[in-house]
Amino acid sequence: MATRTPEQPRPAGGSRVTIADIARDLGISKAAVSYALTGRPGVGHATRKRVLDAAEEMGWYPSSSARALTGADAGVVGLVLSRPPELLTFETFFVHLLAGLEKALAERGSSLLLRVIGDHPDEEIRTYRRWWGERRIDGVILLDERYRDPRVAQIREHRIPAVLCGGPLRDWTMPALWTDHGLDADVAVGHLHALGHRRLAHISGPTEFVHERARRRGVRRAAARRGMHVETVEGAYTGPSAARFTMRLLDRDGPDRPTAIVYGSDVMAASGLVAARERGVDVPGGLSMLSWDDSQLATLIRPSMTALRRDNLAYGALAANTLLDLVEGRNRGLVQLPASRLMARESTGSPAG
Amino acid sequence: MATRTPEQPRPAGGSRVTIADIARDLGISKAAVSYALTGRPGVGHATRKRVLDAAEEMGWYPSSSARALTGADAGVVGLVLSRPPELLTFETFFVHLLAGLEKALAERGSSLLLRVIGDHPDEEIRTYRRWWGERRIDGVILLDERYRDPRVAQIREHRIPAVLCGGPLRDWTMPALWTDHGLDADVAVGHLHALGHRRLAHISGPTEFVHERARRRGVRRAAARRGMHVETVEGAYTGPSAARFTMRLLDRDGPDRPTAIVYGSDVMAASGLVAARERGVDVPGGLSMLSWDDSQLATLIRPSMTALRRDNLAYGALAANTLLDLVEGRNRGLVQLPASRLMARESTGSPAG
DNA sequence: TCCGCCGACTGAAACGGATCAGTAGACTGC
DNA sequence: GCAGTCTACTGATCCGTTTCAGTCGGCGGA
Repeated sequence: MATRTPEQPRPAGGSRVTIADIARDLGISKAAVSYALTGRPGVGHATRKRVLDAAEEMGWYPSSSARALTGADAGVVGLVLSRPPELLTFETFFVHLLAGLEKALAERGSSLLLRVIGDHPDEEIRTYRRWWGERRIDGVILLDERYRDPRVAQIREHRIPAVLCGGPLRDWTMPALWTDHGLDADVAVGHLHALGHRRLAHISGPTEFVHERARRRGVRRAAARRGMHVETVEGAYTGPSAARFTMRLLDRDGPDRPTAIVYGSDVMAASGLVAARERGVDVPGGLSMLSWDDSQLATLIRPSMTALRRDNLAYGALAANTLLDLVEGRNRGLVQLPASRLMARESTGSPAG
Repeated sequence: MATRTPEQPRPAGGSRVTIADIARDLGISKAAVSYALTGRPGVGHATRKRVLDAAEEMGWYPSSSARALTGADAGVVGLVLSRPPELLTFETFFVHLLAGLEKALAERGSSLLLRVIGDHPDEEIRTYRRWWGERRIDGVILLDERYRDPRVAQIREHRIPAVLCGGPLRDWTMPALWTDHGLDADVAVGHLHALGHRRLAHISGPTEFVHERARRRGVRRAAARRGMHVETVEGAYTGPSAARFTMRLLDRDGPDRPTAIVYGSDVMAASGLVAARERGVDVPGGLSMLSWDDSQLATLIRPSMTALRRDNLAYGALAANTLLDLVEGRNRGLVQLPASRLMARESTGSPAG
């Protein structure tokens, strides 16, 4: 806009210093300044130092827009959280994931562009398309793979670099992070079997999520291997849903009634616990409980909740690094996450009968 | 890179359609296309429609870099969460805030650039400076104002548009969101007074946060107005810290022992509850408890926790709108948040004595 | 009939940085 | 003493969009 007096080292209107300013001050060309600043050969030692010092002193920052325009990466990764906000709240999973993601991104010089929307896959894809079209992002992270997930085909069609949390995919066009839920299920069911349980119930999250399907299958197989009886119920990720199913199971008598319940999340398990207490059922004396997600909540309730603990910080970091590798041209393919660890607490014990 | 055959409407390598492509296809100038696409006068009705249709069909998106380069806003707001990740996890406050923030931003066409770092104000300011210098963001949101907060002066010096969550500031250079903690304190203390309590303790969060100072002052004044005795302890936002202070208070005998404790957060209160149970103290019979933050946790523990509830979704939305207004040139000054609502639950009752 | 004006459009410059094709000058080798 | 090479730099062009300064044709007014 207005011409600035050269005497003023720091322009008043915020840092609007460009390489042209530095070039003028030092009496050299813009190209030389660019070479010096990007660490490329083409300038002498002394000049490079002068440029670097001047840039530092004048408070120069590279304009991300200008750089992106010449073909550089955006240095930004996109993430859309498409679960209703009230669900996000409870699940510490997301915050952990976000923190891990961000830490890994920061270490490699990228940032996170975030959008929180309700449960609306269409809107999620449209957001990714727009961000990608506008050259805002280098790639995206697809959370919570669903059964016949429409996002996968769309992301592939638009050739947006992505990592899928949920996989594995049949083809290897897209790196995927996956957990061996069968293994986790075996640990959980094994723990209950060792305590003497023979009849158990599994109140899972919605089966539209592939990881919930895998967990259900895992629990059924682990139980079958041990000759246990298991009943699987599809719940929502909410307290009331879990409480309702818990009540229903506890209303039964005799051998139809499970002696242990496995819940899909910590909030579900905590709500189940409250429901059991209202029915006058002692935990773990009359019923054992196990949660598939560990969190602070599990340690703050009484009895404290036995839970399968996953390192979600590490999960996030792995997702970020897998995506950045892909952006740089290295497709890691199928990345397996470490198995969960069972945190045995007060909510599991030997059945009374 | 390689020249593309003009027969192919959608280029294979992702959407790389530019206004030049549209101009060539339609046999008009780039300028005309730009006028049509931005809704500015300068093209006729028929031409505008042809351009719009072509853009739609060819999958054109405006390059955010190119737009930003010509002086447009970045359409992005920056947020740095500078609390250790393990604290972020517990406090549902952040997730709620994020969701509210994002919803309001999306409605006005902006996105959120997020960074999660440990408790390091220097790093936070450096991140903001860099983002601003790189023209990545239009403004920032400063969370959790601290006593003598170094961020305020720095943000002001660099002329980065910002809204301060904590305020009010002495001068009005920066819009600020603030809560009348005195009012909230009065509601909480009034509730306990009405139940018959006369000796209470307040285990607050760290006093480096201005809102904690305001709350402590508020509790002391509200208690003094009613002739109650109050003791204020500075805790950390962690369970163990709250548990330790609770134990210490319960170790006392007779009139030195408070009959009610107000906690700085839901996790602190839940931990205090566990500590009380370990000491064999009945809640609310032997001790009443009240948490300054409401969350799912408060309803999942037994006894359920009486809490002050703030609408953090609305808080986030207000912060976002205040910032976007500022970016557009309207400084809202001091924005007051609605008072908290007391959610009376099982953890408060009349004292035994 | 001619002037002035308006609408519809064009050409070119600008934004900030990267990069390509040069070009002086110093140095090397013979 | 001169070609050849290397270093250290310069000038120009490009990226995709906005915007400024025109240009051109048509139309109304006097």
